[in-house]
Amino acid sequence: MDLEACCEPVLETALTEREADELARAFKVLADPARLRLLSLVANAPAGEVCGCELVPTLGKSQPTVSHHLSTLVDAGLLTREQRGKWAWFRAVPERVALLRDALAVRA
Amino acid sequence: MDLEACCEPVLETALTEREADELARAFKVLADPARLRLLSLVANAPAGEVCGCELVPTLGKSQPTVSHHLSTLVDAGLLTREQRGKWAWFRAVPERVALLRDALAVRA
DNA sequence: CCTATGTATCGACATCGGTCAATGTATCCG
DNA sequence: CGGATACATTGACCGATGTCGATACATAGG
Repeated sequence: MDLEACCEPVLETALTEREADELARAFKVLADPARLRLLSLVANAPAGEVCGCELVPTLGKSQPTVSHHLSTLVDAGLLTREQRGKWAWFRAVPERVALLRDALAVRA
Repeated sequence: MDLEACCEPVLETALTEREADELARAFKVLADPARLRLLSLVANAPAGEVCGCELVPTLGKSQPTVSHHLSTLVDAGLLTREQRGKWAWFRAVPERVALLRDALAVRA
């Protein structure tokens, strides 16, 4: 996973087809309530990290569903996963969120 | 359409279910390459507005498809549509984009 | 009027994606 | 070892959605 911006800001330059595809894929990850809540829960954890075992009951979805969404977030670079024993610990990657934010920059 | 923020920033407070639903719906609109290109094309038009008749050939999709995506963007408050004669003219609403951008604010 | 043009709507289709039950895998503990 | 726990994977279901052809509507121009 690299942390380079994929595209120029939407409001400052016309997107190429390739840039639009890439950006759309990134926003698709954010376009689900369950994933937004997971990202938000992890990002706001006091300890900076959250055990997956805590997220399943909090989200109120089945364990496979939560696992699936967490994998999607990790694949998108928005979360990191660290396996410690039988627990998986997740941390947010705010720099990654900032990249998407920058794509929505408003012309000065 | 109101221009109030729907939710606290994802990285600064845990989202409620309702906030997550609303934010997800907003990001869904951006999670499509065709819509991202349309938004980008309109936002970067030198005249500040674009005739729909110009967008159909540029996007390379059928006229119903382009019309459908433009309606989605207008409904989401990201574009405005003004009918003048038989042409529809579109303008970007950067404040609306800025709201979504703010939801991705990174903790200071 | 009549035709041409720009746009919206409708109907149908195919694909994508969120969800869960069942199952597999790995780790910890007694 | 054997049971329990945390997590991933698989397979299936189903609703959502992007797409287009056909069609309807409105406007402009002869």
